[in-house]
Amino acid sequence: MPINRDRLVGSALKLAPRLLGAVLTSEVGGLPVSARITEVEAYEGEDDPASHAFRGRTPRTAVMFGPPGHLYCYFTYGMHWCANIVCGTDGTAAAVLLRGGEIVAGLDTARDRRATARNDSELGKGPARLAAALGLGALTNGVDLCSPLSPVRLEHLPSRRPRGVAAGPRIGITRAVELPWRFWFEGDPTVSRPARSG
DNA sequence: AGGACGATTAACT
DNA sequence: GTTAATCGTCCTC
Repeated sequence: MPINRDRLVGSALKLAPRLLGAVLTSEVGGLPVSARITEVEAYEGEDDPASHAFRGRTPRTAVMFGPPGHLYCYFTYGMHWCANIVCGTDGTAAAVLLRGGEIVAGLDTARDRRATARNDSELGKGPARLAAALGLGALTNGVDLCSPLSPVRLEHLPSRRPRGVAAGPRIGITRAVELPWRFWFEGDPTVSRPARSG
């Protein structure tokens, strides 16, 4: 059973660390794959200069402005897809980028989709890698994560903020670069990068 | 209509 | 550590 939608409503900054340890299950293409989320980033919307929603609603960002509990998938660098969980109330843009995950079911399918991975820790290590392992992309943009009928569902959201969580600046952005809005399980091999040294 | 740039990754030296 | 790959989106003429 997917989790209740009410548990995904609020600011991305508050939700992001609580998503660590949650399990996302995909059945795209009839092939089930599940990932335990190990790394995330918060994007707050129109007040966050680093957010896709900063310049307002566009066709691309429409899902971010829609109801919470849905998947926002976007295409970047001409070749990669990444996935977010929308958490703002309808009309408010806020979302949590999924940056890392441990594949806990459907390993054979994930290995097929991520043929360049040298070990299982790399299957979902990084936002585009995780999306690829789960089969997320154009066809899953906007899907409801809280419906039992959905091809992608969020399960097992921990009821309390987990232990062993580190925080630091978000990766790959050029604005609001210092805000410590990335959260990850310290020492987990499926996290894309360790904390910035220095 | 044109162009710069990206919430990245893999393959190099 | 550096750089090519590759194209949709959005800003600026």
